[in-house]
Amino acid sequence: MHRWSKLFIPTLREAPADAEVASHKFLLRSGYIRQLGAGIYNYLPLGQRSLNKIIAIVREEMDKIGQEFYLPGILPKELWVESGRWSVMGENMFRLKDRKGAELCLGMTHEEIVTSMARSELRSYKQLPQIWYQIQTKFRDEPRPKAGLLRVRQFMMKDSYSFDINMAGLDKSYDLHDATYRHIFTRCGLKFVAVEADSGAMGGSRSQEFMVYTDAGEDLIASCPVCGYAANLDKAVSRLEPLDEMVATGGGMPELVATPGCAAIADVAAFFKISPASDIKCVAYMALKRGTGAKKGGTEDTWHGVATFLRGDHQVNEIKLLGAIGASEARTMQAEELTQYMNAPAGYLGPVALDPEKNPLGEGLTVVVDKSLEGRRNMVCGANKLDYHLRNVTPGRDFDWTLLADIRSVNEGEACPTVGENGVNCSGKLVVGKAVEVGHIFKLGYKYTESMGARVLDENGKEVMPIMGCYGIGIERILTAAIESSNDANGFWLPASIAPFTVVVSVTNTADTALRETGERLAEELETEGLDVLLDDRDERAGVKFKDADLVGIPYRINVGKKAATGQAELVTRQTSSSVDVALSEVAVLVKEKVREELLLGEA
RNA sequence: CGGGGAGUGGCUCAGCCUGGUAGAGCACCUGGUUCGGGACCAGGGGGUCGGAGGUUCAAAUCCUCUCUCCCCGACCA
Repeated sequence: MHRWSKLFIPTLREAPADAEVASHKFLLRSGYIRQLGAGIYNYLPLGQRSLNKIIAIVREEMDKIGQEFYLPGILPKELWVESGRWSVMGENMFRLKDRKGAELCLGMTHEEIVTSMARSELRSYKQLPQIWYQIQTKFRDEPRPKAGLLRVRQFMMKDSYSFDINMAGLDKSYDLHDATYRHIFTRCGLKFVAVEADSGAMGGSRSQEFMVYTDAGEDLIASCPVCGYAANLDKAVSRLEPLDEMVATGGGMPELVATPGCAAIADVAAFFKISPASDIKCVAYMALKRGTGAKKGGTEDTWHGVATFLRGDHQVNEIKLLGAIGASEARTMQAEELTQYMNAPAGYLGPVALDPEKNPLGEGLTVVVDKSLEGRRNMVCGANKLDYHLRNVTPGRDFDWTLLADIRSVNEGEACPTVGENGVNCSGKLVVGKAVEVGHIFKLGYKYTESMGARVLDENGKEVMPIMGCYGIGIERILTAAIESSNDANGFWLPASIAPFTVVVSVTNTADTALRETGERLAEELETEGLDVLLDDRDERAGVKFKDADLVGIPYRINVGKKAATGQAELVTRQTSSSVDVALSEVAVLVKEKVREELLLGEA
């Protein structure tokens, strides 16, 4: 039996000033964690117990579909050079040298490692499929760690990797993970949504994120309340309503108009008395193209000018932009660069008379036009001349581009993009909300098996590349998300499945021997029933024990106090702060019943 | 990396502008009184004021450099 008096649970009355988000404050105040450096934390006994419970659930579910490995956290450079990611990962990768000067890195993900294992061990289609997983510490030198355990530089991840003989096999492995993740998050008591996601640096064709809505989250999700469509804002699309075009003036061809001082979209719209939707906005970027890696004859990283054009009321989504042009980084142009590439000042940039590069990221200017401009007519845009705009501008007729692509973020209130099987548009309007990512599954494809040369023989004896998937779960993020979604002024409550203890027995006055013994007996009884029980046997006033109990995330509390004289105790449910008097003899059974109900809900 | 803020006992902060004996509350230790929602009284311990250099008779305070942490923007579990 665990006694509060013996455990190290350093609760704080006040949160350190550094903490801003709820989970960060409460993790510190409840004695779950302590900070060691930016994005580096000590996990204290209570935090560790909770994380261990999460890990146990993850392991139990993953064992149903895969096999557990434990791969090293310190990795040789060579494998990463082979895949090309030694350079791609950039500064996010912790790098070090050994005593011989050989270069190593700390593992931030393990595709290279499992692929190296696969290529040396897998020989035949008969060995496929394989699903390999591990639960292990990852290291990522985040540019900006933040919000307690939400974004850190060292964290635990369940990562798994699937190898299949063909796409149908990958589909199956992917679906297995999809289903397994849903079980895991449900058992952890999370209310989550699965959304379409961008594949990012991982590469690959399809991916889905598992998100928990919370204002502390860093991701934006667009979702439709009608049909259930949900996607990361970096991926989400919408159906735009048709617009009334402006009536052409004069001969209907582009006309130069003096617009002194009208640099902002709002100014231009007001000047022409038009909606911002009829203005063409320009955002000019410098985009970074990474070298393709030493193995492929390696080139230097290079910067390229990219001009993007979209509706005045739309925002560029840089993730979409990077994906469209095949760049890995982008920043907006400086004034000198605007002069160099467009010979115009900010506020008056326009697409007319530019000379678009044929291929993205060539020597000249890459011009990317958002799809929403396709088919539009008689718009207003900058004239690439200070204090002048053009009107009657029609995309395609008056200017050309390198690339026409979806590069904008959808706005809340736009129409849901879903089209039913009967061809009818969904009637829903998109809503945008913040969320934290707790899991991510990818169809990787052949990226690693190809670059690293993994081959097996198929049933015809022909050499083929296995196809891969990769799948991650952030262990600490499950805890963080749970706290974010279940807290109040006094603390937080966790689902019984992941709480450090299921129930705390608070003896209101330990100086009273009879009371203390009653508490001891009750705690033993609860333990006999298989519950994880913590006995608060500290020589503290009742108020202190109640405050602490409310703070630390334990879902049930039993007060052993005055009423013990009449054979009763109080059972307090933390989530609702509701309390019922229960006969001492029935407490254990009742708590067990409540926990079982809760767990069954988790299974459903 | 760019922009903003902060480093003073374990925690929250005051003191800095205007240089002159380092403070408060909470926490901790001892004794006593208390004992169902973070008790009270008395006594006590604990800080080279992030670090280095400089100005000065004298620096927490002024100047320079530096380190660390937090927040806002580009990455991801």
